[in-house]
Amino acid sequence: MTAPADPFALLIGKLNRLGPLDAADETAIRALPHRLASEPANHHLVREGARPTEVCLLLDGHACRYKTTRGGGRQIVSFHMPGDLLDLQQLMLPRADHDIVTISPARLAWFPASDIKRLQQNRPAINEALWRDTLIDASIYREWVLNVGRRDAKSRIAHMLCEFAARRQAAGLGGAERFELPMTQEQIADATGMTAVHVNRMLHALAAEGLIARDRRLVEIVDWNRMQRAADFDPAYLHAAA
Amino acid sequence: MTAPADPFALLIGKLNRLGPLDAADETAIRALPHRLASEPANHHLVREGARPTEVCLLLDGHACRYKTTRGGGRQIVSFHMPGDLLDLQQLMLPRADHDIVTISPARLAWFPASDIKRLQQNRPAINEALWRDTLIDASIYREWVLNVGRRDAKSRIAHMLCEFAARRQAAGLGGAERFELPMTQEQIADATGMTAVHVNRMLHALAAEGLIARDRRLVEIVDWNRMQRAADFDPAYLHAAA
DNA sequence: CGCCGACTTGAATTCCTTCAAGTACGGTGG
DNA sequence: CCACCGTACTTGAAGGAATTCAAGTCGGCG
Repeated sequence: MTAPADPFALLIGKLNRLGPLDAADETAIRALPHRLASEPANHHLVREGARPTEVCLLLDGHACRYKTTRGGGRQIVSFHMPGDLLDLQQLMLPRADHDIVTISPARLAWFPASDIKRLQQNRPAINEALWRDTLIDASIYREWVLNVGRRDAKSRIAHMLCEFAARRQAAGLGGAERFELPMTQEQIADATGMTAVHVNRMLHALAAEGLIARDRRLVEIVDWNRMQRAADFDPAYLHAAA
Repeated sequence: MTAPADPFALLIGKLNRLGPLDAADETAIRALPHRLASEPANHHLVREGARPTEVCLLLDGHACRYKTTRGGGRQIVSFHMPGDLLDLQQLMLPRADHDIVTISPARLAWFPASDIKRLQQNRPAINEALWRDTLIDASIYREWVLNVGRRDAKSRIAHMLCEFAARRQAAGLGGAERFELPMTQEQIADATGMTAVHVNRMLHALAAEGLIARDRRLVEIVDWNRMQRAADFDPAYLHAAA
């Protein structure tokens, strides 16, 4: 993953995939003030209860959102990859209801929320693209509720892997057959509502069945058809973007 | 629950709670074409894969969204009550990725998606209120991922009850201490990722601990403080609306 | 009155967790 | 370059929470 030279190109590319922008839209985006930042892994970008005034575009690296129970349980509710807009939600909701943290070293661009909001009001095509992005996020949350609520451990993991592969590919970050996972097995466990021990066993089971091949965090999906079936994965919920 | 006389008053009240509308906004809403409908329980309002061209406002009764696994498992991903806008998402996403069904007899108002979309473009305050509504829905989905992924059976049910009570109250539909559940224990099971049998046992356990009192589907929350603690319920994620 | 869906209860089973050791690897400092 | 250290990963065995299977009971409605 080489670092993209231009945050605007990444953002425009992303939004264009969600809905066509015209030249004036692109000009307006390129005029956005912003600041760049590099952060190590496990660095918090947003804290629950905070009142952030900036919106974050992930340029490089990976991040996740998570919530915690009072008992200390941790649930990751989404993973994010380069090109993802993090917390569009703080445009409209004053307080963050969850944490966002990097899971690998990351480069970021921060935009003032007020400027994005101005674009929403003045540029209908941008408003529409941002709407789509938010609605797709919501669709992914629904699929995660299903995943965690109604699939068994092996399918859950398989589904998570399929989703990661499909989104990666849709975002133009590489192929879906072979990729490096940025997250630990513990983080996979927190995302799928299981324990790290059982994640480990299920990864081995998927490999033993010939669905995937693993070398450290490198994953190869050996047989997409069988894998999709085992995962109960139907990419329709990603709405051909993400 | 007496039926509201005016769908517009319900919609305007709802949006006003999300963000202040001015007189022109209200006039624009009252000019929306629409059709009223009454449906029995277990009537599908939206089918997965469909391309609906209307947006539905629930006037009276209850509904839920659900997704299914290929193996036949069913996961309810949200419950809806009078005043809720169902599937704002089809304004922007062509195909429904889940089903929506009534769980009790319901009265509905259907608005053409194109007219709502026009309001989004021309009336910034309405756009903002709809954004908030959608973002709150997304926040609720995240909480459900946490609920299903990381809480034990008793807490899950307790949390579901607390959320239902809090949303009911926020929507001005009555108190939070005592209410009638519209859903069967089977539906509670489908929402919390458990079996109906175990839902039954956990409801009895909650009653035995003096947290709730039940008479058929009538629920009284006997001790909100203890119940909130047992449920690990913090209403912040509802963002003071819903 | 009788039927059907919703609810209730018990017993056996299973999937996943918990607990407990260990191993492999990448990074750091000597 | 190698010893050391911490984190991530791996594996086994025991325990537990929730499911499954199997019978009921209750209550509303035709």
